[in-house]
Amino acid sequence: MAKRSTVIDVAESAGVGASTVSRHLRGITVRPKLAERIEKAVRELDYEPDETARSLRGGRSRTIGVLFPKVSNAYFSHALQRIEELASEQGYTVALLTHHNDPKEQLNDLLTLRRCRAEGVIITAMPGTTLQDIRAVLPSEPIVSLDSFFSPELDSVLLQNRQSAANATRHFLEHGYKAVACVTARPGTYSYRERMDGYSAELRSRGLQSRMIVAQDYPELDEMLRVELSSEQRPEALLALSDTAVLHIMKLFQELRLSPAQRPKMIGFDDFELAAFLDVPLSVVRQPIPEMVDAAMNSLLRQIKEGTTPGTQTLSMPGQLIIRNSCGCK
Amino acid sequence: MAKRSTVIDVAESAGVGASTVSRHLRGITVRPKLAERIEKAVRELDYEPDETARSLRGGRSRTIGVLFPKVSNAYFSHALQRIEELASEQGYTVALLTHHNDPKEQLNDLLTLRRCRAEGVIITAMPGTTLQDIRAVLPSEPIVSLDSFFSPELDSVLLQNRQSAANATRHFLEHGYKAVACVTARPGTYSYRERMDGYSAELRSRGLQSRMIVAQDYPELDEMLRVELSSEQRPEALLALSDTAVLHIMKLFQELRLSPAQRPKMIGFDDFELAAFLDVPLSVVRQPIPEMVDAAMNSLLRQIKEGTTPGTQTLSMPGQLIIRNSCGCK
DNA sequence: CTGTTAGCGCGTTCAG
DNA sequence: CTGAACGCGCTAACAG
Repeated sequence: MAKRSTVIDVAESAGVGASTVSRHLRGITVRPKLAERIEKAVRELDYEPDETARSLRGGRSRTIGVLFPKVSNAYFSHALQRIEELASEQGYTVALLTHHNDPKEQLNDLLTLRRCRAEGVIITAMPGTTLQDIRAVLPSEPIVSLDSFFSPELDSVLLQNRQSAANATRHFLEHGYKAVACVTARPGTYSYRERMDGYSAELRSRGLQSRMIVAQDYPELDEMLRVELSSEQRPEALLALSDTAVLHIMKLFQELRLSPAQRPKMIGFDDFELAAFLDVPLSVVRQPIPEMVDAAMNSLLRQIKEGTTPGTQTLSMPGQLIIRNSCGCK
Repeated sequence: MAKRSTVIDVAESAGVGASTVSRHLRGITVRPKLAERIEKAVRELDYEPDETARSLRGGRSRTIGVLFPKVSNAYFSHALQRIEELASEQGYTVALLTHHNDPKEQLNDLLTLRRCRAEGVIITAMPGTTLQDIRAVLPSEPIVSLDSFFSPELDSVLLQNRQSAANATRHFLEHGYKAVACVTARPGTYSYRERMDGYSAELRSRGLQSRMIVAQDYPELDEMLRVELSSEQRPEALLALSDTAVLHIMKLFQELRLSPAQRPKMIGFDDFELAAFLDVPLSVVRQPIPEMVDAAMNSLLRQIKEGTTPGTQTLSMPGQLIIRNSCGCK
C-alpha cells in the first residue's frame, strides 16, 4: 500500500503553504504562478484529497444513505439507480443499506448511518416504524420517506395508492365483474394497506362486498390462493398488490393448470419490461419511479442545503393504469 | 442539529480518561466499576462513535466500493443485494457507484473510491478497461472483478461464458436446427465476447457457419433484427446473449406479429422469475449469482485482511441451462 | 492574496 | 490497568 501524499507534501513540493493548496484545489483564486506550481506538484505526487479527513474537519460526509427493504426487485433497483445518478451529480456518495423488514436490522442500519454522519437519508421503512424510532437515532438529519409513510412531520413521496387501487378496481367493475378479490401478503406494509383501502372503498361505493385474500407471508398466501382459486365461487378478477403477489398467482395458475380462459382476470402493481410478453399480457398500475425519486432527492437536497428544515410535505404521485389483456381487455 | 457527544464528553461525565472510554467501547477489559459508569454516561449522552474520525485515525474506512455499469437489471440488483448482506455482516458499509459504460464516469467513480479510502472494490468494468486504468487510481487496494476480466493480475469471478454459450448452442443443434444465430449488442463487453466465442466454436466444431446478429447498440440491433427476421432465410434459432437482447427480440416478434409457431427458437442469458410465464416460456442460461458473489466477497475480504495480497486467481462458475419451451423443447 | 496554527474526534502511544 | 498527550489530513481562522 503505497503511502498517500498529503496537502503538506504538495505544499512543500510547490513551495507554498498548505492552505494555499487547499484553497486552489477548492476553486478559490490564488496567484496564477502558484496555481501552476501546485498543479504540477499534485500531478507529480499523485495527490488526491482524503475524504475522511475532509469529513471530520468539515462535519460534512458528502454521503447520503439509502435504506431499503431490499434492492433485488424492479421498483427498488430502478429507484436506487436514479438516486445514485442524482446523488453523484451533486457530489454525494450513496451508502446502501437494506433491512429486509427486520426491525433489528433497520435499527442497526440507522445506527450505521448515524456513525457515518450521513448528511441525508432516503428510507423505505418497515411496517410499524414510528417517527420516534427514527428520531431516536437520527435526531435531526434530513430524511425523506419513499414509498412508506409514518409521520406527517417527515417529507414523504408516495404513489397515490388508494386512488390507483380504486381505479384498477373500477376498471374491473366496468368490465362487469362483480367478484373482485384483492390479494397480497404482508398487509402491514403501508402501501399495501392503502391499496386495500382504495379497493374496498371502490367496491363499497358500488354496494359490492370486498373479498380479501390476504396473508401474513407468501407461503401462507400460496395456501389461501390454492383454496380460493379451487373453490366453486372462484373470484372473477384479482387485484394483486405487488409484483411478488402476481408471481405467486401465476405460479398457482400453472400448478392448477388453468388455461388463460379459465383464469380470473388480473391487474398487478409495478410494471416490468416483459409484462407485455406474458402468456396473458399483464395489465398493471405503473409507478412513476423517476418522478418519485426526483421529488425525493429534491426534498432531501433542499433540506441538506437549508439546514434544519423539516420539509413537512407529502407528495403523492398518480399511478398509471397500463391496460394490456389480463384485465379482460382485448 | 443537536451537537453530538464525543469520547471526551463521555469520559468527563463518567469521571475517567478518554482512552478508557475508547478501550471499553472496543471490548478491551477495564475495571468493572468504570465500565458501568461509562455505559451509563454513553446512554445518558446518547453517544455513538464517529466513523469519520475513526477512519481518519485508523486509516480504515470500513467501506467497500461497488462499481457496476448499472443496478437496474436482474443480474446486478441481485448481486448487489447479496454484496450488501455479506458486507454488512462483516461490519462494512457499501458505497455504490455506477458508470453506465462511460469511461469518464468510471474514472470519476474510481477517484471517488480512492478519496473515500474504500478498503476494497468490486467492479464490473466497462469494455476496454486495462489494469493500468485501474491501478493508476487505486495503486494497491484490494479489487475483485465480477463478470468482467481485464488482467490475470486481478482476482476475477466469472461465469463459464464460453462453455455456457457452447452448451446452449449444442442444445439447439441436438434439436436439429442448423441456422442458429447469435444476437447481442455491445460486443465489446467481456462476457458477450466470450459467449460469442463459445457459440462460434461449437458451430465450427460441427462444420456449421456462425451467423452473428451483432450491433454496437440497441437501436442498431433493432434494425438488424428487423432485417434478419423478415428475410427469407430467417434463422431457425437465436442465442440471445443478455436479458436486454431477449427483450428486444420479443418486441420484434410482436411488431412482426410472429405467432409462437412462426418464431425462431430462442435461448437467453440470465434467468428471471417470470421467465416461465412468458407466452413461450423462456429457456435460459442461469448464472449462479449467490455463489459468484460469495466467491468475490471471500476473495476481497481475504485480500483486505491479509494486506497487500494480489490474489491472482480467476474463478469461473458453470452456468445452468434451464430448459423451458422457447428452445424447442416441449 | 498568502503562510502559520489550531483543532475536528478518535485511537494509540507513553508514563504512571 | 489508567490517563495525558500526540497526530491522522484537512480547512477555517488568524496574522502578515
